[in-house]
Amino acid sequence: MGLVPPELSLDFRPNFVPKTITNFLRELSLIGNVSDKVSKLDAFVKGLEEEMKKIDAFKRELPLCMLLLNDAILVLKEESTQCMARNVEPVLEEFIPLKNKEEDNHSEEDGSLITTKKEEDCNNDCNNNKDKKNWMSSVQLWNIDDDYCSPDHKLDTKRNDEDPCKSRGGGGRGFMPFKANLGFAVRKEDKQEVPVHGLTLSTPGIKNLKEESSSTGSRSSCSRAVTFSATNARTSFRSAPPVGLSNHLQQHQQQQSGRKQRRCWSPELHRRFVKALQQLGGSQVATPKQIRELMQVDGLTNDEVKSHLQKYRLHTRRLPATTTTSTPANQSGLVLGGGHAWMCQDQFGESSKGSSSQSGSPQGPLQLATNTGGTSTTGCESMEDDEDAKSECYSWKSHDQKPRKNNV
DNA sequence: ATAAGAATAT
DNA sequence: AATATTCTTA
Repeated sequence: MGLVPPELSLDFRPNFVPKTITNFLRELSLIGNVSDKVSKLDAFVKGLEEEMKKIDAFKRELPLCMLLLNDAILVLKEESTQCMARNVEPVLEEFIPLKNKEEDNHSEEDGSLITTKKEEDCNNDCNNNKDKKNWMSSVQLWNIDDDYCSPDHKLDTKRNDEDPCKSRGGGGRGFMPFKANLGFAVRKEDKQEVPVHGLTLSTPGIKNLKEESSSTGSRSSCSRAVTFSATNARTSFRSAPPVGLSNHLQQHQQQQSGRKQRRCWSPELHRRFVKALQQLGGSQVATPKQIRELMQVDGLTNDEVKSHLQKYRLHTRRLPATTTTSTPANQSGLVLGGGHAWMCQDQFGESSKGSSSQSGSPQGPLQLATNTGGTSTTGCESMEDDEDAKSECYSWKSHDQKPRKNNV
């Protein structure tokens, strides 16, 4: 019979396969989409592999078939791989570079390690450490800031604090907001008194700082310290412009010594005190808290005022009895506890609300500085320096005695 | 819980 | 003598 189409002829079988593969490849080349190509290739390969399994049992009888199939599979697989490679490569190019940029030097290592590294992170450092450091530093920044700076800068006592704050301030910027919030939170209402921190105090010297081991602290001193610090803090906060490190230091000292540093009532302070008394209607009616608020002295505590008031009353009480005469004179006379505007007025004159007798002394408030030598309102700082020598605390004695002398 | 006043301690 | 601290009371 006639010719058998080559495709049907057993003899042509071998050719048939290659041809099909060729066609297949041709078709494949027309497909633009790489993933499609690959999937088709894979499908074809799968088919071949299936075929291979089928004839596996006959591999002895059909060695060439096996060979051809195997060959075809390999070739197509190869093709598939290349296809994928072509497709992937560009991506890799983009991806790798990025990676490099981030990771600088260690490209490969990191890549392979990544998975494991995360687990090990805790122990390992490099990157981790860096991060930690950064984080820590930032934390420190605001933390420290808070501790040292925020409480109060100027502080009645010294200005040493500035340096530390400065340096920190720059770095800690980022956290400032937080800090600010804190500050506000703490201050609450924050009356707008304008304290004269400078005035504050003359600090006599600190005696020896015993080591009262606050830790032991079961005793009274401990509770004391706590109380005080609380009060102190309150006070300092109330006054807007800061007091400062000094408070911190004071607290610290306190803790160590167990006893609060003595407040020296400088003449200026006392003057303020008296002034406040007058405004409040006299020593007998004025309360420590009121007085303190009127005085507007940064860092001054209720207890301190209370104590001073107690003394003041003691002294003024006596006088009235002996010095009956003087009393009536004052406008505030009676009020001032026995009318003893006593020395206060004489010495510091500007006693009350000002307008009255003051004419002569324009110095009024400014005197603060004058007393100690110098600086006006800011005084405290300068005072400090001078104070060692100058700091004379207010002398009740003199007042007490003078009146008597006069009387006698 | 706080403040004032009196007593007492340092 | 001058302040600080404690105790009591309101």
